Parts: sequence; structure tokens; C-alpha cells
Amino acid sequence: MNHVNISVVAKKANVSQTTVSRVLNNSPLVKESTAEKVRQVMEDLGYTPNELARGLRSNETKTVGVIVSNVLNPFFTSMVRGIEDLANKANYNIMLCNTDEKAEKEKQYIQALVSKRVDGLIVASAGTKNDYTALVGNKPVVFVDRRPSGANAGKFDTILVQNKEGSRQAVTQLIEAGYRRIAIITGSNISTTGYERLAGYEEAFLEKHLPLDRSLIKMGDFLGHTAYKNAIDLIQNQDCDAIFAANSMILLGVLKAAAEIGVQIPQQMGLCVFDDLEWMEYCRPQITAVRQPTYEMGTTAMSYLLERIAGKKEPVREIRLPVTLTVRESSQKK
Amino acid sequence: MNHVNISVVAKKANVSQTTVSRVLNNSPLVKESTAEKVRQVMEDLGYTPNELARGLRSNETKTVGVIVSNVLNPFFTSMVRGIEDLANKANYNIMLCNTDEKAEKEKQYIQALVSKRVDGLIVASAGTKNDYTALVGNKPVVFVDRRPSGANAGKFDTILVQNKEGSRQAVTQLIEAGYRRIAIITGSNISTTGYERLAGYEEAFLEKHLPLDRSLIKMGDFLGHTAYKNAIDLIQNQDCDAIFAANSMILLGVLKAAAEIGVQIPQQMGLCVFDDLEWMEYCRPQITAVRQPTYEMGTTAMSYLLERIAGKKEPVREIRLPVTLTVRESSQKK
DNA sequence: TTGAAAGCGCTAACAC
DNA sequence: GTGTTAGCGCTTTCAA
Repeated sequence: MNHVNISVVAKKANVSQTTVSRVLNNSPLVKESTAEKVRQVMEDLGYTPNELARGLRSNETKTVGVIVSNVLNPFFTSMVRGIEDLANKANYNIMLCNTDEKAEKEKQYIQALVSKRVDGLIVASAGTKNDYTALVGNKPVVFVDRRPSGANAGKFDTILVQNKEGSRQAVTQLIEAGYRRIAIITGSNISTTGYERLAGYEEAFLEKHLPLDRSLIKMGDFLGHTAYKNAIDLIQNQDCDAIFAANSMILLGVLKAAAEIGVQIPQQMGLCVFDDLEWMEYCRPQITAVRQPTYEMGTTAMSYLLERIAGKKEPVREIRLPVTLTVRESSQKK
Repeated sequence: MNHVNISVVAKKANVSQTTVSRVLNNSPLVKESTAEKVRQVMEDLGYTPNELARGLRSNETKTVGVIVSNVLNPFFTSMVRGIEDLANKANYNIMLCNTDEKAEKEKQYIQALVSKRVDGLIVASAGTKNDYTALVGNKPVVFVDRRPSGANAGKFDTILVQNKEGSRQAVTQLIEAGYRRIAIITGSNISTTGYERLAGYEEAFLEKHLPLDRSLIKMGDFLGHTAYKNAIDLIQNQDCDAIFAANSMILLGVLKAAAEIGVQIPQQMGLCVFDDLEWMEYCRPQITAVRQPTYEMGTTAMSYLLERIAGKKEPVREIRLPVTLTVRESSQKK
């Protein structure tokens, strides 16, 4: 901003830079009267410490990087808010990045953030190709939502949800409601979320001793780009009578397709989604959804990260947060 | 990360630090063969330039601060995505902050970001109490969504939408659809969004020569905290037959109230909202909404900011992006 | 309780 | 084309 730095303050206050620095860091080694005088001068001069210089010297920036696939996905929005709230409480700022699920973009972001010397990273991994240890060195990283399968991925704390279980419950409920040709539209099978949600779907059929029709499984992307097209195909050509959308971005595509074609939900087609949003309760038909503790995922990830930044050396943790199915109108055949 | 810095690279490559620095900055002053050698050494050593040191020296961090009231509001989510996309293209990172509309929190964020030497700031101002020039000095700031009325606020570029016009159109349509006791639930009257949307509401009544009933005007908050309670009161005690929600967070409270009380939309009550979200088109009843170009607001703000960072000295700009009303089921009495 | 001085990793005159 | 040198603004020994 202006050009008042620590030495200007020091001169004006007739003390050394060291003393000013001590006041800045609340060192108890400074006589209270001196400290008071220095603070007064700081105020008068409108002094703002340069955190770049501080960081350069002390190797901590009070900044963490947050890398998600797309903050427009309400799942990530809420997680990011959880992260930011805790970060703010701990006097940290966050740098937000969107990868759009592209491993290359993710890699570039990580490099940029490491160069900017963030104290740690929270990553919803886009892919498996990145070798995280090579990228971040010994900087702490917490993975959220997905466990990357790349090299060294097992060396970092990871926060997941009960994907398989949530998915199994949702599909089981559709089966019990009387639907039979139940389709799933999900994202890439490479990610934990992708294959675990698919696994839950398959398990539900197995448990009910029902046959699995592979043409009812659509693997697109979690960004929702291909969901509409997939839904159209399922409804028009595959004779499906229910769709399980593996996240809310996919659901939007399904809703669009259903509205266009004019299928009645839940009479002609059942519907269910992984990730519960507020409006799903208020619209008609209300939409059956698997709730994930998104905000808590964020706060948990951030609290883990803060512990690692503080130097915690305990073994790597992987936790699964619980999900809950809320059955609403869209999955109940009249 | 590790301890390889510019001098290590220089030694290993048998050149000076200057040369390494030049290679880093793609200076044309370096012989290609030398540059190639240096690059090779960098690669071998896994060298990552320290942006803190660079920023300290060069006074630019390639980082901008983004301050919104709440990223959970899809309006801001989309704007943030727009900002981040353009930032990424321009090789910038963003620091994201949520103020929850608290002037004090906003002030602390600004101070922190200025200390961290962001190159500029995009702010959806929480209040009027902050003197932005005092806070940011001569650092560029672009205001979005709201024009702060505080000291010196007129010195910064500002991106707004046609609040009054959008609101007027929405309420006019409700009137023309036959609703008469049309209520508005809006946020604080201090913000541009607050008073302009209210002004549009009032103008619609004036134009139609209809009386204005002050008991149908509820001024709560844009975070949506008080919307439910206000909606309950309007429906149960004020005999209102339509509600205009001044943003989507408020709409959720209204929907909740309507669902609980069991009023039929649009037969018993009309509904309309400022800010159009994808699901509003797919749920039943489809919700009439005023669309704002949220993503474009973000990219526009960021492009303005980049210009200012680059040193553009032109007069302060204030622009209004257009809004469009999409009439759907919720505002059409059968 | 305070200060002098070195140096974090980099860039930018200025010389050669 | 390349190197020498002096800081950017701060923290941190070490000494007093």
C-alpha cells in the first residue's frame, strides 16, 4: 500500500526494528510502555505488516489451498464454506481452485499453490495421474470426497463418505417401491465416488436377487455435462422406470430430460439422487435424496489439515462420514 | 518444500543467480543453450521458485482477493466461478472470503488480504461503515452487486445489475396475473440491492395505480435467516396472495413456509424470485424468476480488475448488467 | 529489556 | 550475454 515499513516505525518510535517486530508478534520480552508507544506509532502511520516478507522469513503464510472440481456443484460449495469458516477462525485464508476434473489443471494449481507457499492443501482429486508427493514434497495435504489412486496417495489423510452404503440404500428403496428397470447415471468409474456408488447400486440388486442390466448403467461425468443426453437415452430407448442420479449436477440433467419428454415422476418413473439439497424438499415432487454431511466434511478436512500444519505426526487417517437417505415423493410409486 | 533455491540452481549450472532469474522470467537476454542448461538443472533438482520472495521483490503476487457475503448463495457461487475462471486464464489465484454481511468481518478480511499483498480486490460489500480507501490505499478494488455508500466508495469500479427494473417487471407481472396483496421479502434497505429491489416493487404499484400496503413489505436479510418467519407471518396474518422474494436464499424460506402451511402455488398464492436457478425450471410449480448474469458479473469484475492492476487510469466505471424475467407457473393464477 | 547484523529467495540496476 | 551487488520487509540469533 503505502511505503511505511518496520524500519520507518522503528525510527519514529526511537526503537530498533527488532523491538517493533517483537511488538508485532506479541513477544512478552518488550516492556509494556515501549510496546504501547510502538503500537501508537503503528496506528499513526497506518502501518500494515508485509505478510510476504514475514512468510519468506518464517516459512508460514497462514494460507491454505483448496482444490475442487467445480465450486458450482453445491456439494463443493458447502464443503468450501466449511473449510473457510474454520480457516477464518484459525486466522487462515483460502485460495480456491476449480479443476473441472482435469488432472492437468489440478497439477498446475498444485504447483502454483506450492510456489506461493501455502501451508497446506485440501484436494478433491480430479484423477489418478498425479504423484502428489512429488508435487507437494512434505507439505500437508488432506484429500476429500475421493481417494486418489496415484502414487503415494496413501500417505495423506482422507475424508470420504459412505458412498456404497448410501447408494445401496437408495437403490434398495427404489426396488422396494416397486421399480424394476432402475438405471444409474454416474461419473467416471476411476474415482472413489464413481465406483463406490456404482458398487452400492449393484449390491442392492444382488441382495434382492434381481438381474443387473448393463445397459441401464451410464457412466458419464460428475460435472453433469452428459447427464441430460444419458437420461434421454435411458427413458426413450432403454425402457427404464427409475433413475438414480449419482450427484445433484447429474440430477439436473435428468430433470430436464424428464420435463422435456413429459414422464410423470414418480408414477411413470422413480427418481433418487446422491446429495441432498434444500430445494429438493420444497419442489414437487419432492426428491428422494441421500444426504452427505458436506459442511462437516469441510470443517473436518480443515481441522485435520491444521493439525498436520501444527506438526502432528500420527499415522495417516482415512475416515468415512455417514450418509442418510431421506425418502420423499419422487421414489414412491402411487 | 525442499531447500533448493535459485543459488543452488545457479551453482549446479555454473551460472549466476541473475541468469537463473532471467531464465525463470523468460528474459530474451539469455543464450538459448544456457537457458536450456539451466532449465535442465531446475528440472533435475525439482526447483520451485518461491513466489513469496518474488512478490516481495517485485510487488506483485498474482493473487486477488474475493470477498462475498456467503458463497453458499448460488448467486455468489456463480460469480466466484466467473472470477476464478478468468483469474486462472490470466495466471492469477483467488483468495475467497465470506463476510456473512458483517462489516467488521469484511474489514478484517480486507486488512488480511492487503497484508498478504494481493494485487487487487473484488468485493460484494457488506455495509457502509468501511472507508475503503483507508483500508486498501491505492490498491485496485472492484465492487460487485452492491455499491457501498461509505467514504470514498465512488472511487472504484462497480458492477451492478438492473435491480429496480427486474423487480418492477416481476411485480408488474404478478399484478397483471391478478394478484393484489403482493408482499415482498427483501434484505437490508441499506444495500443497493435492498433499496433498489424495493423501489422496483413500489414503482410497479405506482404505475398500476394500486395502493401500497406497508405491512406487506418485510425487510429481513439476504442470507435468508429471517425469510421463513416473515413468510409465515405474511401468509397467516397479512392475508397476502403473492410473495416476491428478493433473492433465492429468501425464496427457500418462503417455500418452506408455503409447504408447511399448505398453500397452493400459484392458485392460492403467487410466487416470484430475484435470481434464477436451474432447478426453478424443473420443479413443480416452476418458479417465475428474474435472471441475473451472475457468471458474467464475475468475469466482468475480474477483467476490470486486471485492467486496473495493469495500470489503467481511466475514469471510474459503473455498469449495470441486464436482467430478464422468465415467467413460469408459480406466478400465473389458473 | 533492547539492539546489531545476518539472511529468507528473489529481482534489478549497473557494470563488463 | 553474463555477473556483481544491493536490497524488498521481515525474523532471529547473538550480544549487551
